[in-house]
Amino acid sequence: MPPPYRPTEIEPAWQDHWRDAGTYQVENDDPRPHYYVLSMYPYPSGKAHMGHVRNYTFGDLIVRYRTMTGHAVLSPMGFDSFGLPAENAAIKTGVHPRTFTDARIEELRSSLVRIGGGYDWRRQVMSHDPGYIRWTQWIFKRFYEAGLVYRRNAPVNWCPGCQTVLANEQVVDGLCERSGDAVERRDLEQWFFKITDYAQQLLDDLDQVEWPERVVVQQRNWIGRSEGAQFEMAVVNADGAETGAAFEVFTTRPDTAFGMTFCVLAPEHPLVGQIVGDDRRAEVEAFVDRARRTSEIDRLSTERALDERGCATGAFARNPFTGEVVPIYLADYVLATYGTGAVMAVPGEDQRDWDFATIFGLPIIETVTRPEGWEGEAFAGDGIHTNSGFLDGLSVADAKAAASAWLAEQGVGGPKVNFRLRDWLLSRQRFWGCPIPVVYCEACGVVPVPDDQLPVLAPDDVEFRPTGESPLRFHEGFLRTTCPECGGPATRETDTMDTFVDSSWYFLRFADPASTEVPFRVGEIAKWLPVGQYIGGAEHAVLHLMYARFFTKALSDLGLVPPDLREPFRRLFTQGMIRLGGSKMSKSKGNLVAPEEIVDTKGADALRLAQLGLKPPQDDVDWEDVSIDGAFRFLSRLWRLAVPGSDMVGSTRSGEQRPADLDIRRATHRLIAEVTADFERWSYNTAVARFMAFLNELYRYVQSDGGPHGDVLDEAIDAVLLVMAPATPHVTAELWKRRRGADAHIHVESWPVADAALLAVDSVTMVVQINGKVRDRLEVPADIGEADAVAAALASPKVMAQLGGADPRTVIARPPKLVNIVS
RNA sequence: GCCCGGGUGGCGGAAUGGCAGACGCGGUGGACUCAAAAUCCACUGUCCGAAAGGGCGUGUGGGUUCAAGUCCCACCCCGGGCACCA
Repeated sequence: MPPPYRPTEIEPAWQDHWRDAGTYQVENDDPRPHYYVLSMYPYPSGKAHMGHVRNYTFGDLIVRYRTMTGHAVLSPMGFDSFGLPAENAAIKTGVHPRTFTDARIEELRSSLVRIGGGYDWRRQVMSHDPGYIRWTQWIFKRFYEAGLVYRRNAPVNWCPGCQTVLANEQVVDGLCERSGDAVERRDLEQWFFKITDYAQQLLDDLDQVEWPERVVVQQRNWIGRSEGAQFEMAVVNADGAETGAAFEVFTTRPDTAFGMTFCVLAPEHPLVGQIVGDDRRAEVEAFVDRARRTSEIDRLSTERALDERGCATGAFARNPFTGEVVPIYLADYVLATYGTGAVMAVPGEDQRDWDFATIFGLPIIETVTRPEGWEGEAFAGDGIHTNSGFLDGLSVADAKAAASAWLAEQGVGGPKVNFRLRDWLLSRQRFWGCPIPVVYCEACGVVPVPDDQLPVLAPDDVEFRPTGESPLRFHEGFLRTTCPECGGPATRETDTMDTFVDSSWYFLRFADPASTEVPFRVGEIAKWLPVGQYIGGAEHAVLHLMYARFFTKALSDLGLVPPDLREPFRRLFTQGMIRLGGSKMSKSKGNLVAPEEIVDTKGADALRLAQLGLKPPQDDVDWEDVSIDGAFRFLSRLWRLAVPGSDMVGSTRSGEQRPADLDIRRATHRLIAEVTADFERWSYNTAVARFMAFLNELYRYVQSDGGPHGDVLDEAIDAVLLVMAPATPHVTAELWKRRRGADAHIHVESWPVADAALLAVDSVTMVVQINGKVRDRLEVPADIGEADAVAAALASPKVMAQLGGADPRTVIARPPKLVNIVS
């Protein structure tokens, strides 16, 4: 009796082998063509969950497949090991975040090994490693020197739950995307990356990447480019006399400026206090105060009545187009952080302005001719301008250009492009992050820590208080230092960096992990980057991917990576999310089986196969749909047939091959061709279906009357093992070794190539339709001509019976696949 | 509101305009067994029919075509993204 399939015995042995033999270690000067496969490095949360399994199975499949196709594959892994959970655990339990994090990393690393991941562990990086922190800080300093980092006092998003500020990208619907707390507005001195310098490039270069359209669209939306005009408006008295004050407005509709009947400033606009009339001062101050206290979520709400949202200032401004005087209002929907924080209001052509004008009793002027039968309020469509001075008679597009040009001529403004993208707020008031390497000197001001004193590390002897405040703020030994420039007393920055800073360059370090003078050498980067295939969750569509793109462009401009490396990730695949199954969530949550338990019982290969076969990779997955039994059953079937001494096979024939043998040979080569095509197009679920269908066919073959031909069966089994190797690496390796000998290793074999001669078929099933309905199927030669095909179809007894002697009106022949008889 | 996806058996899902439902799960029957499990084999969209065979079927309604799940128009539903950005 041959041994049964026991994955728990064979899998650890192969994992040891891959580690000891360095199967997935790769050198930078490897002569094979280079290919960089990268799965997003995980936050170390402990043992792998299903999301990890799904993500890293796809990545590993590609690594193993590309290795077999003859590439030198860079397959690194690391850990995004800074972040709030470790700090929260520290506050709760008193365990230092490093101790906590190191333990979680070991759990996750072990999980990744146990699901069969093939990585070059020598290249591992961890965000919290002092060796990594040093370079994060080093890069920060290069950005600082290049003017890409600055510090300013700004209204920021403060999450009371996380006790830290958040980037705009981390605020969703006015709530913290992490904790769900309502985000408050605070004014704080904060560090920013000048990502807006790259707004246009970040937009343009999206054309260069092969990414899911969904992600590209999200990035475009986030960057939010809009073209328009910006111009100055003088603040005047009610009688039109200049006050000397002025403000700028941005508009995408300069063509409608003749219809401006008021303008609106953000409550935070710096001019507010200066221009407000004395009789309005109390009311305006109350309004501004209320707006500042209103939470982000309420301020974004469109539910609130407009009359609560706006307030007259009693001041006026002059419309440069008409020379007329219009009142200045405040409204909380005008955002201080977008454009100039001030807008012109044209109620005739903008619905929001129309609503506002109606509430506050302001005039409405139509400057674009309405279409016939127009019954709406504001009209935002195209039309011919009217009531618009020199713009009358022009279309919207022409009037926009003419208005912008006129502004430039007058010297009061001109065309302007605005972006929704804001600078990246990187300060975090947390302990467990990369310290910002600057000190504050009473004499010299802000002084970066010299390179030779990096890394700046947080001290270990800290006390985590439940107040949520960073312990760095109270650690005298850390706080008190001397100024590197004057030697005088100085204090350290206690804020740390957003953890997205760490993940914005880790993929570069992987290419040159041992570099000592610089974080990575340009020449080594050129050997691997850009990443050939990046794999990760769609939830990073905006945040991580935007930041990493920005870093790459900035580093490229600084000469730290090759000048032509403008995009870090050439191809991106975003797999679906794991859902905890809709309404049954609470019930099924208790029954969830952890991946490691499945590995312990059914093996990693069954787990991987179940994930791959379940549904298309980009689809979301319901946890309870992941069924391991079918996958395990299939692998057992494979084993029973392929293991030497199989009791399924019995005796085999040799010598002359029969038609049935040729059929199997054809099926074998079709399998190779089809799986290859499926792998190339990320259709793993159909590839798994092909494995199964092929094995079913082999089972029928070995049990057929004549029995299997030995050579034919060997070829078939070899082929299925090879094409399955990237998907189920352990069982295929074990069977290969048992069939080929102790030194045989399937993962260093070449990917099989289908024999074209065997893919060509000489007879096919031709479908015969009458009026589009299938009436018969005929075996015909593959090279059958049109006349023969029609003749064969008309000769079919079933067709003759259906036609009942009547002559067909038309016959459409598409030999050799189909004949359609129209009667 | 706008922009993307998507609606196919009991379920997950397959299908370059040319055999709808590959493959799996679940189910039914059979073989093996004292029996059960495991395994192997067969069947499994739906309706009519003893069968042969036939009718109907891819969210709804139209259209293009010899032929539509696939293309076009309108609509309904679900999922995701954006949404006071001037």
